[in-house]
Amino acid sequence: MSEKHLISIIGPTGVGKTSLAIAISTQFKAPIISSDSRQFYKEMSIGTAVPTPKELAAAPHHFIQHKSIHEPYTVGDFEKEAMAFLEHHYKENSVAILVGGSGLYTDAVCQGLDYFPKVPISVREDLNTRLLKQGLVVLQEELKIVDPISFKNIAIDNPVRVIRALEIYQVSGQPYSSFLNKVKTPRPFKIHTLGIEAPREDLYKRINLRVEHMLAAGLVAEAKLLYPLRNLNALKTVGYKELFSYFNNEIDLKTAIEEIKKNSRRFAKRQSTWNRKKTNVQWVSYKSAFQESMDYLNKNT
RNA sequence: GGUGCCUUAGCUCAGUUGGUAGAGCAAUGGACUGAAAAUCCAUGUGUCCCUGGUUCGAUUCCUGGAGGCACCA
Repeated sequence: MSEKHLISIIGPTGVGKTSLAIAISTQFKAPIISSDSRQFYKEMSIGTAVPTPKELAAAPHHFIQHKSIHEPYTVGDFEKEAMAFLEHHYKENSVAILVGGSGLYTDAVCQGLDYFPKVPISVREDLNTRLLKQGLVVLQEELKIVDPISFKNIAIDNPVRVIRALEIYQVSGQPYSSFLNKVKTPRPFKIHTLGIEAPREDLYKRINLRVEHMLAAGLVAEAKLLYPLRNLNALKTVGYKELFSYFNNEIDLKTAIEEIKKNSRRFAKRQSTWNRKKTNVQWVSYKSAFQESMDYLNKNT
């Protein structure tokens, strides 16, 4: 069998990754793997901008709404499942497409993650309780003793990172830092990354418009149904958390909608920051994304 | 028409007893190895409404003007 190819499409939310992926999928008869950390969940669809039924019918999609928000699901799980899928797919085929807005998840497939032991939920819960009761400084001091390398290297003001490093030490007895940067087995496929970018002003207009579409499609009703589950991690999501505040009478609906737009813009900005540092990306303008990417692919595959 | 108050960062406003100014929000830049649509870090030069005057020096005090708000006619 010939060389294997993975076409990875990156770009901020609302820039048009889905339609480009479908166009390429049609051309190469290749399946689409979603690397979007919120589109995995079957209980959420409007607020996560899952592809429409028409789009789903136009190309084979995978890892979309295949999990429940009740199941814990991590990047590591995703990496394993996606790699298993690709291994099977490449037995008979040579092209697959990876598309999604979650940079960490995309990188997990393209580069791979280091091995870390499983952490029972209770360990993290205990650390979160200690964070509330004792404060971040106590946890930082503890990390300084058990894992001075991480203490020096991680974002020490970020409680999520401090807790992550501590929980790994607690379950393994080894410092978090000792698991990092191991040699990874090379991916058995060639990766072509297509990056879509749009001028900030255009992107923000599209994002604002998309939020209006979501509202018209029934976002408030969807959020209302999920409100009782609001403490689940999967529901700490733009488009839902703001409406939960509205349901709690903390803000009015108009404010909630403005917050959704604002947080979507910020999210897009963070995605761009993540993508910008990448090398070996074929950057295409969102206006001509399709044509340019086809030219590029015809030359390179 | 009269009287009073207001006009300073994209927005809401503070402040300078006269020495060209700072908060919140917004915005921007960055980080990111199983919470990632999460989480965290950094970044504040703007005709201080316009005009003339007083002054070594005016965004600040005074004159005139423009715009806004409130009340009285």
